[in-house]
Amino acid sequence: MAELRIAVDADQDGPGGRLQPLDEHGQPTGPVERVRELAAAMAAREQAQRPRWVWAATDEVYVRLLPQLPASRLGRCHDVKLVEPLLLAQEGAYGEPRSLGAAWARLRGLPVPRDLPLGLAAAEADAHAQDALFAPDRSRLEPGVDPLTALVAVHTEQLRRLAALPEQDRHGLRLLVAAESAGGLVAAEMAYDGLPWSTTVHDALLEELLGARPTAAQAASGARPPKLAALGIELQEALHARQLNPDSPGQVLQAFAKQGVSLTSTRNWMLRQVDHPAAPLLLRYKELSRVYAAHAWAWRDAWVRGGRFRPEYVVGGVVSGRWASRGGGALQIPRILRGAVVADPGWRLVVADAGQLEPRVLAALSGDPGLIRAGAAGDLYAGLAADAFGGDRARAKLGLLGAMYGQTSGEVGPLLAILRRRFPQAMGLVEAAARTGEAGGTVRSRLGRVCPPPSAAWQDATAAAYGGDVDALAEEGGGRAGSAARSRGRFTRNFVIQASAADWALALIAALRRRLAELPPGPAGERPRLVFFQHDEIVVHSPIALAEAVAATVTASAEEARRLVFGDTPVHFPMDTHIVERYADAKGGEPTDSELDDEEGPGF
DNA sequence: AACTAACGCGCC
DNA sequence: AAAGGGCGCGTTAGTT
Repeated sequence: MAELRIAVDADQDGPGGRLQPLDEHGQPTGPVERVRELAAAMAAREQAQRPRWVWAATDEVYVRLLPQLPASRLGRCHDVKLVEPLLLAQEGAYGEPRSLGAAWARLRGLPVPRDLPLGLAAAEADAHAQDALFAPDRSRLEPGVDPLTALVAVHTEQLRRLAALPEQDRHGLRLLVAAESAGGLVAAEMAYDGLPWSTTVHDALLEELLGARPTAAQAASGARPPKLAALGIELQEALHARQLNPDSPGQVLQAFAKQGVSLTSTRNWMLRQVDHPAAPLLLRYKELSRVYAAHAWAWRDAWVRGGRFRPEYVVGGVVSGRWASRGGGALQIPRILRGAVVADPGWRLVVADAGQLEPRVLAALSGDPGLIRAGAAGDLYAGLAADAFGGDRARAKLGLLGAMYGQTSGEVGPLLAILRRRFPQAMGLVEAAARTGEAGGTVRSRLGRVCPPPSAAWQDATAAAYGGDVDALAEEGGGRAGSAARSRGRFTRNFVIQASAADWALALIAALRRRLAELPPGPAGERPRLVFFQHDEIVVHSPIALAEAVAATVTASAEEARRLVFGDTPVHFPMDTHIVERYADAKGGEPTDSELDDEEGPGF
């Protein structure tokens, strides 16, 4: 069955807009239709036709529609602004502007408008747009260009470019395009729905950790919360330094030196090795000091409203395909505060993370039989240890992480030699990626996301060195050039894994979003909502009655993602799933195997 | 005073 | 000699 697509142009002012039906090649199949209530018109067509909605940018169009849509929302979309950089990278272009206006300008041979900064909040972006030479709106179209005309033309061209890709890349890219667009929907919805955040529990945690909140006047004069101040005094006593400012690394180093402890920095990993009573005090001080500065009362005043934490998620914000976020440090909520993420009364949190995702991705990518066997029983690192490290799980994990990140120093070196001997296909894959990067090349994720090429500065630094012998340069080249070559090797080495893991995670949330929408709503029409996504972990806020079904849906979605991204791999990506009232109660345990679930192609 | 770069540390 | 990937955000040190 040919897929119905509908292009959407929302009026800049007011609730109306225009719709145009398209065929699977993006060609119009009917006239442009003007509607007075865009959201209502789209909701009706969603019910009747289940089209793929085509628009300039989800973070522009869908964000405005969301408050007016029914709870069932919309199913699928094609986001021109998210797709454009994926295609540009296929064509060897990187860092080009990605807006509809930019794509239109390239198509027509016109001057290409710069992008607005990625992930800019709507109000801020509109302020920027006012100043810009080119465009009065966020699509960056020149005045006088019909947005719907440009959208239809650019969309058709994107489909043509997809179809023109080499056959071996086409399938993966089509999947990536669909998944990236679905990610846009999820990101907009997560920002709109918000993460349930209990001010009461947050307060209790802060009280316990820091004591009472300083008054505005106290805070202005630099006063710290009572428990932090008390810890500072303890630290002064432990170091016999009355005037010590614990926030000053220089003073702390001096004080330790006077106690006969010679440190080169106050980094946490260094302090953990120090045998002095002041070291644990300082570590605790720094931990609490960070909570106070980054995630305490001031943070909450800025980011929590109506019992919801509402950050902004930036799809495609990381070159590997991971999401970035803006505002409130959404992807860095300290574990110590996760108790404040509390389900509403009558609701639960379904918390699931993909245990040991990256080594499993390496196993699937490389097809290495030893690594596949190591992960088959559950704990991959334990399997690896039993197989090759005399049962020493810690060393097995250290070695494999070192292989994936490009670490060579310390005790990792000998571990790599063991891994090379026992898992030659897996090690061969990451080392080939490193060599490609060192030589200035690019690498691809499983679905075909391409890493950025090296910068001009990198090429200048490395081109002349060692007479162009990149292998020798990376192996033994000193100075900036050798260091730059090795650094890029570590980046491309990690990219193939991190970006392929991001492919899988994106397919996971796309499948999960669709499957959650297919669940029957609760008795009062309540719907489970995906409220958090952090690289390899998701949280669904669900009515209690649906929580078990949601947990099963997560498992099925992980299995769907496995099949879509890795085909017939024997590797599984088990989700560790918990139904809890508080995020903090979802303790990580041993991974369990997902159930098999057969079905047809991607529905997102 | 306002800005920038480097650093450290939170998360994965 | 140096020798661990990706981010966001707050602080500090240095600059203008």
